[in-house]
Amino acid sequence: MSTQIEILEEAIKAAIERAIASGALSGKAPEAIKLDRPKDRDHGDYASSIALQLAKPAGMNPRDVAVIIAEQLKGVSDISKVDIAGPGFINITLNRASQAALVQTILNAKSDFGNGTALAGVKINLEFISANPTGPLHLGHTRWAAVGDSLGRVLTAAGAKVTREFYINDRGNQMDLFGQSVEAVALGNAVPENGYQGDYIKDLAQEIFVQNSEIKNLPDEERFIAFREAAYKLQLKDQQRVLDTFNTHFDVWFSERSLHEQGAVEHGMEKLRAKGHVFDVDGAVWLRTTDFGDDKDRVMTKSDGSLTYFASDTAYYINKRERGFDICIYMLGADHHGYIGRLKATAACAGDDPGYNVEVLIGQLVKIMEGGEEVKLSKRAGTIITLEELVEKVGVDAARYTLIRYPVDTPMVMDIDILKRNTNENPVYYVQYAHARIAAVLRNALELGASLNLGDFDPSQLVHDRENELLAALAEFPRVVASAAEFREPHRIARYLEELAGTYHGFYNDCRVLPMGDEELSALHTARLLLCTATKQVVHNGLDLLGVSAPERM
RNA sequence: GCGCCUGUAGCUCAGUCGGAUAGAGCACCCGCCUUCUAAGCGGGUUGUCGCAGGUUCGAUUCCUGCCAGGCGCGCCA
Repeated sequence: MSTQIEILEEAIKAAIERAIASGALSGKAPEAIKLDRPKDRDHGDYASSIALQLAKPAGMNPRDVAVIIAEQLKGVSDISKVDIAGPGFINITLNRASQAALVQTILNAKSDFGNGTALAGVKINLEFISANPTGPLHLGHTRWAAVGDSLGRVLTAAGAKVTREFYINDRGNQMDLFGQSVEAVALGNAVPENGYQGDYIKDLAQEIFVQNSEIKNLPDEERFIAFREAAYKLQLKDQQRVLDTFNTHFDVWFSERSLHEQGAVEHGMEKLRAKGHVFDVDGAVWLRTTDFGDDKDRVMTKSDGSLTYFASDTAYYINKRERGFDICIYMLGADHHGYIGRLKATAACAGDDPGYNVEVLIGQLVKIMEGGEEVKLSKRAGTIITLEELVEKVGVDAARYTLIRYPVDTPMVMDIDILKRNTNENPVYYVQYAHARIAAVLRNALELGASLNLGDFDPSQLVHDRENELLAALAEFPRVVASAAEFREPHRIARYLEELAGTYHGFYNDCRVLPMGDEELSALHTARLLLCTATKQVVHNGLDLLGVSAPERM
């Protein structure tokens, strides 16, 4: 499905090619033309600065280039007017009726409107959150829970085959410490130094007793392992439950242990050794990641024979690639940015293209404000805010929307008090309100016996400036989804929805949709109703990409 | 010391494949519900786009240096 914008872009490209062929213009036609939406509506529906870019290589005045291109665009059916402005901008005004045909496109495509094919056939592994199963998910995980899940939806909309994966760090000292802590609390002993504190440890201990009252009679070593494993199971289940309520779902919960149990670590090391990047020093096994830009080489097997976390990482990466993923996306916290170099280098050591096969997205930290003060988070002091608490305070929609609304590479502040308000300070309501408002209009229309049949749609009815604006905004949606996918930035969807909602509210205020009083239902009413229906569909599709609900009533 | 991220209106932040007068919300002022959801709309006020150079017809956007803030640099996990 070509959108109207793509058709226009093609038309301009063809116009340039014709001008070159006829000798009016010299130089080369660019690969692709990008149209902009001018801020000022007097500058038409779309604008291009292509003439300014072509002027120099052609050795011509940009305005003259613009005139030549504009001349070539005259025959294009969808265009009603071409103006040249300023230093050589080409401003295009569309034929309104053909623009209004977009309503039909949207209503036929329904939930598919906005989907593209840019990533068709690409298999993407999207790893996010990836926590120890040693405690509840907290604020540090929430940003990725929302953004990662949304990115998964956006990439899918761009045609990718996405697998969302949660890497369970269920191996190593932290697990043992966790097991010891639960065991100690259960038996009334002191928690080990640096052990896990908090009420949830007590709750786990109690739960374990309920499940297995005989556990305390086991021999020491067996008992510790029994506690550790039981607590692991319960805690993981709790994380899964909370993520479920947060509308974040994973396709694969991947256990770090399973890599070791299945020999994947040895397999990965052999593979890297075969590629010639593994070496041994002082009884330790190293990967020469400095061959590919890392700042130091990394140890995989320590001199005491035990394996590092990095060994798991390399094995996990190789495992992903062997499962057929083209692109492995890692979504990490700012405190892990040092991993970028070694992950990329690992891919290069494995013979992959680190520029394509591995992507690392770094999310900056989230601060939280409540009562006008920053809430200090400290695990030690037990003042962590869990994902579950956040949702209890502000609800899933507000939490998700706010977290997704900002690019992840800026640190963000969540103000709990604002998120509880139903005002414009809280944009999720602004967008949802537009959806609910349209739903109300459509309910009323049905009561009036209006037909919402596409066959009755007359695009030539929609000539009001507000209608024109709304149509232009709707036409943007596929481009927004495509760019959100391309740049891995779901926040673009949220920002777009805020604009679209604003445009709709403006339309609503100036354009009466339903007949007043005894008025007959006219072709204009019907056209506007269908425009509303199309807008509702796009708002709905956008909110779906964020994992935020689109309410029928508010 | 080295590396990653950030610095845009009083506040919270968008924006930039280099382009026309730099945007939104909040805050402040003024209007709009005897007919579709006023959680809305319209209007007004608000800027050395951190600083200094460079590339360019054109830089808030790209490059270099500096300043300020956040985060990180293990044979830890």
